[in-house]
Amino acid sequence: MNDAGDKSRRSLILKTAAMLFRQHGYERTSVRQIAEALGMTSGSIFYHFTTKEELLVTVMEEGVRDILSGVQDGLAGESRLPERMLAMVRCHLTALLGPKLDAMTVMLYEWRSLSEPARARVLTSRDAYEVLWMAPIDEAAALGLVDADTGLVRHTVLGALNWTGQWYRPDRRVGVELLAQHMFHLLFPRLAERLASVVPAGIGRESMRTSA
Amino acid sequence: MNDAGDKSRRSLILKTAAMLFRQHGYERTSVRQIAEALGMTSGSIFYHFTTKEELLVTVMEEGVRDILSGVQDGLAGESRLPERMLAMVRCHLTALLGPKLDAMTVMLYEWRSLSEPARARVLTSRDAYEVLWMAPIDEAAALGLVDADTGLVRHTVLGALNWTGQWYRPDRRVGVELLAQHMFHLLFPRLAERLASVVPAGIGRESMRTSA
DNA sequence: ACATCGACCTAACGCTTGTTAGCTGATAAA
DNA sequence: TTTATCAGCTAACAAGCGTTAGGTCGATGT
Repeated sequence: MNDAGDKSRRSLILKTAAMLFRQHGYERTSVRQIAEALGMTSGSIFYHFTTKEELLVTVMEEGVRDILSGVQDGLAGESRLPERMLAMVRCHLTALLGPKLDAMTVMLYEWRSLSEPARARVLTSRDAYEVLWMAPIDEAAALGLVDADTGLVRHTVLGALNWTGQWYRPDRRVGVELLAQHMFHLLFPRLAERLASVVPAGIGRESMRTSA
Repeated sequence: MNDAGDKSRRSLILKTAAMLFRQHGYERTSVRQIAEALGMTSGSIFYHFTTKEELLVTVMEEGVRDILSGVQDGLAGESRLPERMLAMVRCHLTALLGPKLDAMTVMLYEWRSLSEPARARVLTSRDAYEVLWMAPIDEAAALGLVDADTGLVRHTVLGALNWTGQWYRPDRRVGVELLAQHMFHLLFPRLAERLASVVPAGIGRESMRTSA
């Protein structure tokens, strides 16, 4: 029963660590701070994790696992190419900006703090995720609906999506759902034209404001 | 004569620090490591800088200054909107991926290590830079050449551009110049159509490969 | 010749860090 | 009731950190 959703002490530690790692960075967060935030003392952490780095690695691998399964699920639900790509954008943003925001952000920006072997493991998982994007992008390129340099397209799209973590604040009225539709139109204009569902036609004109 | 381009000891320290900060992160880089890389001992650093944080702040402000003046210069040279936007993309990438790559990357990813007052200063400068992008984007939006949510457009474009620092390796045959043209076409397709100079027409088809 | 100054070194300071050994209760099984 | 396991605590460890006080030494100016 040691799954992801349990409220066990171990997963509570992970959640707290992820939050603090994102807020202050891995190095600036001491084991004592994590323990204090949980009402423990530093030594107790090491009953659950043998090393501070193991804490970081676990947070990251959880993050990769979540975004990978999330996008895979969203991808499975759709068959037509435009809808499938939109689903990927939506699921990516949902995983990144949703309740796992901490773990995701840590995975994206703290990998330099990993030792060489751990870094190789995590980056390999990350690469495996990025490969998920190649199939639909290649497909779209073959139809002439995106630029033919599919590697550059992937980097550009993921760059724009990942950057949202740096500016998006969820307290806005703009939900992740709407943001996903909007960015999909920005990044894949030619694909968006062929969406089956008719979009209210005002999108991209006066439908939302994301910043002041 | 204490300008940017001198080979003074002080600027040498800055260059080395920027490099190490980017490679290993600010916290993981000790003053002793920086000194050792320069053939000094740790104490000597503090003859030139009163604090380790001052080192970080100086690196970052140099980074902001460079990209701001670089893009301003490129912006001044062009009068038509499509050319102006292309120049901004090119100058942004040149500053980010060129010889100042270290300082730029540190500025983008290490600001959480700053104390509150220093962080406010640096982020204010960064905001001032991003405002530079608003005028041309607003202009393009008024002409219907980009999406009307200009804030989202700016975030998306800068996100994609800034992400290049995470994957672009300059040892490739693909120069920054070509990369800039290519990303401009990806991010501003409707603007790219109205470039005055006729592009070889093969762009985006079989002209380049950025990754394996 | 002498004083000054910039650039650097040596050696240490106080502090924080990750980590460990060994202890204490609570719970549950035998 | 004894025993084992879990979960956490206390107290300390060695190492590394940023930083500083005070010294050295060659170049420069007078």
